[in-house]
Amino acid sequence: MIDIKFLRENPDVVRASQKGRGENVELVDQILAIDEIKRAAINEFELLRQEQNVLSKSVGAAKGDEKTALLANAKELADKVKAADSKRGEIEEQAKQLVMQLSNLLDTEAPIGGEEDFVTIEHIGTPRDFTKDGFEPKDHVELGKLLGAIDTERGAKVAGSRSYYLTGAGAMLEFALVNYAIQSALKNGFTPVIPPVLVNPSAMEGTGFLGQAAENVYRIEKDDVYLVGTSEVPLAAMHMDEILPADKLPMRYAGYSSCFRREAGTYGKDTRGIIRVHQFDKVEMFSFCKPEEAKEEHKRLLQWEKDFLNAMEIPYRVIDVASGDLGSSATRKFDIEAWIPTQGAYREVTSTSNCTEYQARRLNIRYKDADGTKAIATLNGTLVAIPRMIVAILENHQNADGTVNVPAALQPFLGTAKLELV
RNA sequence: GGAGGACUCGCAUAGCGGCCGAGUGCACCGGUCUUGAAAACCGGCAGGUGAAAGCCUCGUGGGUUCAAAUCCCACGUCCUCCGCCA
Repeated sequence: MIDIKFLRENPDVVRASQKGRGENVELVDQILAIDEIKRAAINEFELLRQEQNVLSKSVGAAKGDEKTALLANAKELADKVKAADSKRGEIEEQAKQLVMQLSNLLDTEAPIGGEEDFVTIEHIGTPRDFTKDGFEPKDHVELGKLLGAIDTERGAKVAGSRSYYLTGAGAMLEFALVNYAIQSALKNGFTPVIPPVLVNPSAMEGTGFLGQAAENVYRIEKDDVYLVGTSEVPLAAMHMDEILPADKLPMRYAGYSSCFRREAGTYGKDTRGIIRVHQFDKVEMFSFCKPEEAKEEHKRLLQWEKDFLNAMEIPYRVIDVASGDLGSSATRKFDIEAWIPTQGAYREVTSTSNCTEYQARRLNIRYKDADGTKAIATLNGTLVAIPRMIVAILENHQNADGTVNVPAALQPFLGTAKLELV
């Protein structure tokens, strides 16, 4: 949610931001218009209410005829107050609906444009030359079968398309990745969290996933709860309606949870394998910090993501995501894309967003220091999304016979240096 | 799923339909005293909005009333008991 005061004073900044995202610019003027009406309605209600409060007190003190006369007056006034109150309520609701539709302000450094207009910040590592190694790389589906690690056929049989089983080495790989991720998060000052994945509408709404992303969210209608697509949701909402002490900031959480995504509108995309699935596990970093420290914190989250990729010994690039491809809560977003040999392309494996005060304002999360109570900033970043990391590891570290070398960092957790054929 | 009980300012509690946005204790912050500390004493101590007056908030939402923390209804959360079950 954008600060309405900021919008009143800087409508052009908000307009420019909406335009950069390719979103509704007129919304800004609609909001300004209704804001005027809203303030007038509040004023009218408050004046009437004040009058009523005064009159009510005098009724209590009066007796006899005087009281009867005052009561008649008071009754009339009560009707007016009620009318003014409901009018105010309606307009406030309308105004809120409109403000909630605004996306976060763009960071001025974020590249402008659509999905294709990202800026590549750096390349780390060099894609392996399989010609030099003398064999054709197998894709992760084939490797998964040879290793007894991934079973997409039975996944489809039991749960439909985009479903899979991780078995044997595949399951062990998940445990190793999660353990390594949590261990590094602990080192970096994160509190490990296993959050609820079933959340109520206010948590979902507050984190901004019921806007443009709503069609990708699973909803359990009968109980009015949602399945989260990322533990960002329960981690952000964890401190909903709270005031955090300034000296505890930044507060960092590493959430491990299953993530559920409908993947509506992606028919035909990544249908093979486990690149794009309905359910997967992920370790997510989440940080609450002071707004003036958010940019630095964002860089730190990105660095921890890079550290992870480096430890997995996978070539990747970092991109600065363009304005039109940001989520509604993000002011800026960096993705890390890992090299996938059989696709000859870099594919997104992690993503980190700076949501500044946008999410916190929706969730009513603030912090308090000597100067008062202020909106806090929130940031999130993927430490590891299991299936995509498994794809990257299998494909990049495969041998000609289908076995896969385990990156050194994972060996202690996996208890082996090589995944063998079954 | 069934039966009861509770929900007030960080915690614990008080609260008659008007004198309650709300008393008390603990915790916390500042001060006096002290070499320092404890104790004692003095002061402060929920949030939002507003330039201010004021307005709003006693789980949430409705209702009754001139007036609701207080009465009524619904929902939510927590606790106890019964049933079922990892």
